[in-house]
Amino acid sequence: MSTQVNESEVPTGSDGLDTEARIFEAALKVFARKGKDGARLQEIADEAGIHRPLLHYYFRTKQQLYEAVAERLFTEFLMSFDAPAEGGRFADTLRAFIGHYMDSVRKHRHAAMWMVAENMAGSPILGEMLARAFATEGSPQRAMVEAVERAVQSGEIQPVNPRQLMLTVVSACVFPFVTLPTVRMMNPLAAEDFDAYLEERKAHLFEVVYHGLASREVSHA
Amino acid sequence: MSTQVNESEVPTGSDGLDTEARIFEAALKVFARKGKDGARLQEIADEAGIHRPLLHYYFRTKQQLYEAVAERLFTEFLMSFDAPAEGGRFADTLRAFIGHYMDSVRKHRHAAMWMVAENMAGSPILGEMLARAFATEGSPQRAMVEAVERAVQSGEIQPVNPRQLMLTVVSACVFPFVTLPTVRMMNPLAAEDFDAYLEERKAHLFEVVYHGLASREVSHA
DNA sequence: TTATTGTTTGACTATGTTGTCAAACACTCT
DNA sequence: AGAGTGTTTGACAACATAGTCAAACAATAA
Repeated sequence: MSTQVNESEVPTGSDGLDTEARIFEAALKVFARKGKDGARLQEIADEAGIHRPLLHYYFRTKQQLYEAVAERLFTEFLMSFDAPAEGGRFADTLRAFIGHYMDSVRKHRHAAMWMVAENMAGSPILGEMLARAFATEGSPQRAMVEAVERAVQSGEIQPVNPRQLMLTVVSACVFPFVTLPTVRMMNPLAAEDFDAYLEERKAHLFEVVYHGLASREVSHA
Repeated sequence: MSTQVNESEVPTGSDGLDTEARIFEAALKVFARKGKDGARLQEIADEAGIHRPLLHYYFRTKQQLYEAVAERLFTEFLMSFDAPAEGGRFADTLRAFIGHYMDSVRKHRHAAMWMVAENMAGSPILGEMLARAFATEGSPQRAMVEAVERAVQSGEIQPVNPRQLMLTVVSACVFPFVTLPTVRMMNPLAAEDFDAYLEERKAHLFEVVYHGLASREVSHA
């Protein structure tokens, strides 16, 4: 599909990607933002900086483009749960998970947005993908759920429903990216220095979830 | 617009609402699910169980219907923060807020979905509405933020960034509704008995946020 | 009953969106 | 240069969606 090669390797567009990749990246963004039905091929073409018929040249139909995009977004969604499984204290595992997961959602925020859009639209394709992933690899949150269960066993943490805990942490990590404009409006730091804001958020989330709000003595191990 | 009255009061449709209200309710759902661009007037008409031209008869254009719907959804979004401000311990205030807010999001889940869709689509109307609401009434989370500050002052809870805390709680309450199909798939209880699941979730969220995971002695006041 | 008012319906038009195509273009190889 | 290959472009066709309209309908009041 692309044998053409010039001196500088790839027929690089304005942002260092070949046409097909630029279309794909643009489609990622637009489908995530607007959902399948809300996305317009013209909008994707504009985002990619190409003429609309090129979309058809590379991906034939909107449906096929969408399927290709959805496949990758779902993979990114699954991969974001692959936290580095620490063996030591659960405190470290949790801190690492929050840090890693939030970075992952930031990097692949379109995957998060797409998941949300699919859920809201109630499309069946998501259910199938989830079922398939479940069948082959089990719950993507398996590793963390098991870590929670071990930590309860060892007595490091209070008994807690691992699924509820995971949902709480995932929600707290993902939701701010999904509602970024509102967050930026509500919190000045998020608008001025987003990196700093994210680090603050990671620290906050760990503190609240692990230690809770209630006043404690010097129980910091 | 509707002076017509028969013996049984309202020309009630299949679900006890007059035509205009049924269109409005249907539009609420479809716009929330699919976003403004993703929504089709035919889909709204089907959801309302009426013929499409009636949409135009009552609301003239898609734009006008959308604006009417958006206004109400935004109001519902704002109102959901009006928690009963307890005067006593912050523990009670927090528990009440979580309970009240989660019920509110459940009842007005389309408002939550619409907020998310608007944020993701990056539409400017939301920014204007937020700015307007800010200017007239201040941040909708003001009451809770102040309660957090008082609790920190009184020493009941650890120092914490109130805005981060609010975002964490709101995320943990809203996100499950926005990703309901996935939640139902991941947690059997959510699929079987949603009421029970919600109560479990309220209790979990309060426990984790207030007391945290780390093992504690018998510090339950 | 008939006139009046508001509502509903089906047919229609205008516009937007997707998908197709052949011609133009760029690049490589001989 | 000219043939061959893959890419890009503009014009077009087919279909979907929004919006209009006049006629049919239902209810009420005179």
